Amino acid sequence: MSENPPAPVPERPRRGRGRPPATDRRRQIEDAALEEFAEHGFRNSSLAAVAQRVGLSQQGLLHHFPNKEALLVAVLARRDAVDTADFGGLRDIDRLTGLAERNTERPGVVRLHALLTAEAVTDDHPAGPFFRARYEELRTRVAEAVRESEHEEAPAPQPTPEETAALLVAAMDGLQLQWLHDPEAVDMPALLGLLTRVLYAHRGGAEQG
Amino acid sequence: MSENPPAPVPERPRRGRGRPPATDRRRQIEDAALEEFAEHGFRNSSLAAVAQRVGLSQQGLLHHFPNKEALLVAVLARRDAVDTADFGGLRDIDRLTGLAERNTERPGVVRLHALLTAEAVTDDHPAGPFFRARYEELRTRVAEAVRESEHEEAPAPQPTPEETAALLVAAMDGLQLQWLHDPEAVDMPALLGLLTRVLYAHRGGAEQG
DNA sequence: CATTTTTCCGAGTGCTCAGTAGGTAAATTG
DNA sequence: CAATTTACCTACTGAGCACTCGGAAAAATG
Repeated sequence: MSENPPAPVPERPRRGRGRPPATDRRRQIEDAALEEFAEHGFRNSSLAAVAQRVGLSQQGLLHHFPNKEALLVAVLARRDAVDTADFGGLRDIDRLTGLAERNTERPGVVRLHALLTAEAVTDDHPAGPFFRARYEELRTRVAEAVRESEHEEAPAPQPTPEETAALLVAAMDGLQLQWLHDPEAVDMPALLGLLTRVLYAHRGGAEQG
Repeated sequence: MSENPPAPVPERPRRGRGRPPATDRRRQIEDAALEEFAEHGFRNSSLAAVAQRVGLSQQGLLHHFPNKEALLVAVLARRDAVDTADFGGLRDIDRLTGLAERNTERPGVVRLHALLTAEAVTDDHPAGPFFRARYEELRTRVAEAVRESEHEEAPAPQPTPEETAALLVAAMDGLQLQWLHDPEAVDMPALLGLLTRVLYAHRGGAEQG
């Protein structure tokens, strides 16, 4: 079911003598592309704009990536790797709140995520499978984390781990949208923490705020 | 603070004798535009594509709307009017669940909302102010609804109406994204209903399912 | 220095797009 | 029927886009 995104290019080896490939450039370009895509979306970003950010011509950029789609895939793959690392073991469900907190400081990544998630819903978008798989995996992992943290008390009509996971993930994305539109209006980490506690901790009335 | 979107064209009056303006066409075009924008987003939709849906040439369409942006504003204004009506008095907070249920049957509108909400985050997007105002109003109204439904019992560490509102709205949008990516994966109305109950009804253990 | 490989660019192609200009046909009124 | 106003189209402009082609400079090896 869950088709993973392709590996992020397995370090192409030196082939003969000539000039060595500049691996830095690829990363520079990916970083620039992330910023650009985050600001204008994928379809509405131009290769030329990305190229300009790294002091390249559009054609110079196309030397490193065969086409625009390949660039997007590379960006997503790298972003996913970083986020997975950020996510860590996720033994504790409260890590989600920590992630929200960190995201507060990098609107670019948040924007990229929000924009592409929505954009990728349309037909035949190159990032479509990526995000479908990502959501599936996220729900699964969060559900697992919930299950592991579940040893607490659970006396009342309790949502299942799967339901909890779907709702937490949803709240995360939804809060990001509100926050992007008006950073002052919502406190992402606080709200997510609150939701986490309320959702699966019908504890008898302790631990508030 | 809350700047409302401009009124949806105040029914331009007959001016002299000539041919009467075809108000039907405007609505036809708006409907077509909604579908088109919902599928491809605003910036990535073409006027020609919208025009084709109603059997017009691109220029024929531009006779009715001075430019693309005006068309978007018209679509949003109409959509907002309809949604506000749907939303009704919202005396009961459970109406939100009902709205989620209805949305299940009109992916087009959901797509438009999700796509434009994200797209409008970018700089100088014509729909930016619209969505910022909309979120603000939504949070306020939902918070009010929560407050009115609050008479129940509330013994435990309870989220405030404002927090509840922000989280409900967030979950709604986040669930929509997940649902758009994989309709089988999440049950929007069920999850939203569950969240509603959990969020402000730490009732002693009654009323489940 | 000759060779090879990588890096990058100038020029160009073919496409799509929003918006303009100018004109014709249709519907309504007097 | 004449005047008027709307509806709509053909033709066009100018811009931006992804992507190709062919070549030149740079950096390494021998």
